[in-house]
Amino acid sequence: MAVTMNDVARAAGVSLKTVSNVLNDYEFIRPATKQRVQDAIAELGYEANLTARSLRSGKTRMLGLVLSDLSAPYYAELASRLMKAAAQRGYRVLVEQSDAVADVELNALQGPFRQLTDGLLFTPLIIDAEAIAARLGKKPLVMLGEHILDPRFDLVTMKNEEAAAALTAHLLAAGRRRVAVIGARPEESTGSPGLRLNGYRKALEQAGVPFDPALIAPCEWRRDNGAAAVAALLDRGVKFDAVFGLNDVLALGAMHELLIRGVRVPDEVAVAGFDDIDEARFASPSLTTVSPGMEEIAERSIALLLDRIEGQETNSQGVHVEAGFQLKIRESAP
Amino acid sequence: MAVTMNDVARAAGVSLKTVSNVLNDYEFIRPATKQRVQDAIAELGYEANLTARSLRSGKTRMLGLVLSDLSAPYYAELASRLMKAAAQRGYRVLVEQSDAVADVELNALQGPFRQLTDGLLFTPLIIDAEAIAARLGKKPLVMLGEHILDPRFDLVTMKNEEAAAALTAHLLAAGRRRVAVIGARPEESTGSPGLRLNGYRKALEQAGVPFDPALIAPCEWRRDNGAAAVAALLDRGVKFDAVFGLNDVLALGAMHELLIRGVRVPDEVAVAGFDDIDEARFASPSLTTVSPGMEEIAERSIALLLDRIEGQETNSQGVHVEAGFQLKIRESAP
DNA sequence: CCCATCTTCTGCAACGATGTATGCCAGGAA
DNA sequence: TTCCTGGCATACATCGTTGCAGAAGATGGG
Repeated sequence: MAVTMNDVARAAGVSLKTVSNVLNDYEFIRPATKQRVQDAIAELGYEANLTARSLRSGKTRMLGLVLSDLSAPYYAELASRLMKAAAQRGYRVLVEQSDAVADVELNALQGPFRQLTDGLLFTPLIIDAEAIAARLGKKPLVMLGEHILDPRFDLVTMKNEEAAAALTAHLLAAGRRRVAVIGARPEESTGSPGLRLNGYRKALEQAGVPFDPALIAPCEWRRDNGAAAVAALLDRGVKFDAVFGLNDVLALGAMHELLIRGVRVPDEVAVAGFDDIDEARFASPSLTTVSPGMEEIAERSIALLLDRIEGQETNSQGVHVEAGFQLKIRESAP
Repeated sequence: MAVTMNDVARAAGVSLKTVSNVLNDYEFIRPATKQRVQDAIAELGYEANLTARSLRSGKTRMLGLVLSDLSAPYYAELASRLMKAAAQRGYRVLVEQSDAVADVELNALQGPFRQLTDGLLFTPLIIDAEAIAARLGKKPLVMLGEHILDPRFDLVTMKNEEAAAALTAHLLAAGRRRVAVIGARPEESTGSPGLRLNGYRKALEQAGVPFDPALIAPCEWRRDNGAAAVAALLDRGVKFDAVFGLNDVLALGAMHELLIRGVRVPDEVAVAGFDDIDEARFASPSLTTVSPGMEEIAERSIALLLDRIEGQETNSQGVHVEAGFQLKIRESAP
């Protein structure tokens, strides 16, 4: 049996409640008493029972993080940073992988997962704003990413459109005229794919380069899809002098396929991505991409969520945070 | 306020305990009673309070996973798989990043983290078997990786030595004679670095190739270290015709540095890694490496841990599981 | 010197579930 | 009829903590 507050109280010769008061930094305790309690705690090796504390207080000091797949490098890096930011403020992060399955996303909002956490960092990929609003409990929820743009929700995001435009502009400035886009979802205008595609189109327009739908390759955001999409373009005989992978793994998959087929990067085809995962710097050739301020996203989303949880932030409208971005010009698209 | 078992009991016209009995599949309940309770549960939208259940039962249905850094691709993929395997059996995984800091590893063994979980999957990097044994509570602990090989502990591992030997043999069979090793920790003979280096040495011996300490480059297991280590070798004028990165990110970092400097891979220098992370297949050139059976490691470590937790496995000695491996011969070292 | 206020500490109830012990009823055995 | 057994439901205590209310002693102003 573990040591309880009762044991400590007995050892220190005070009431159980006084022990509780010492632990919770209650103001009015004589230094001598406090010392005796602390000595007893140290001597017995007492550790507070978090489960009991949670039951009583209704707080778990855990944050939920819902994302599609932790093994995707961008999410892995984000999760790692979020966990560190949370740990600094005394919280833990419990991760749930949705695999982009609607049911899992829905259950994360109201099921046991929600119960275990004081607040949620949510990256919805499938379900829409109404589904979320309908299941919105009393616990704070901060959205990550840009599938949902709704004034009701708190949101921490990146400058997708601007960044994609800047990256595309860079490709065009280098003389590229036919920039293929890998990973688009043309039917959606929101979400990272939609916004990044918008940025791309705006940059084209700005430069007076016509938009060619043949250059747009829709696919899921995985490495092998990036490779397959480029293969399909080549096989179809589509001509292009640059590839914009809507995220880094797509771009890297695409680059791999190009190199396999003897297409020189960047001489014949430039390649650019989005996310600046660690791998991008060390790819061969190294990958030109957008660094979306992940550090800032992690810090600010934790800060916002904790402000909500601890009642600092009371704006009933959603707070929207946009992190800054940086172009990382590397060998694949100088 | 959330719906409690009491509310359900009232609605169904039974006692609170009967509701509990229905939820826990108690044998002797009249079908009619059971039905009434279930209807009430459905109607009120009752959900069991996991915190209360944990307090009463002493179980959390969470597993702890301690690793150094979730953003490392190997760990990210492993964590993802472990979480899926756990989810299938009704458990969640709570991750703790140790950053290879001794205090964090120690606290994971006995602090609040331990309390929150029913069992631990532990990848110790710093602390030794005695430190672990001294802090071993009653809750099950399964070690992952091979820093610790101790008959007292359960352990799920990969065939480091054999696999490294097989990989090295492959390089030698292709005619390579000076194989540099990146990421060794020559002072340690246990742990992944030590075992993999052993395998390397055995393969050399087997082939009658002399061991040259000048080819051994110690460093931390990060991409940039792999690049730096190769840079240092080249700058020192050390001659080599192959590089064995003790894990994939090291090999990829090394390969990047080689290519930057105009060294052709694999023509001049072959490169091989260890782990077979997703990225290895799509690197350019694609990376020859060892697939250490991560799927199997994930499945079996969860199975073993849950057997311990649920009392199926009662062997008081540690159970040791070794997953199989597969050589993945790709372009970087055909 | 008395009452009000402040400081310090205490006891009780409650958070929401489960384990143990037990009660009650029906049916079969004695 | 009486006793026993098995099926079914219940009451109470309990897990370890914190909120609330209040008691007892110290302090201070008039």
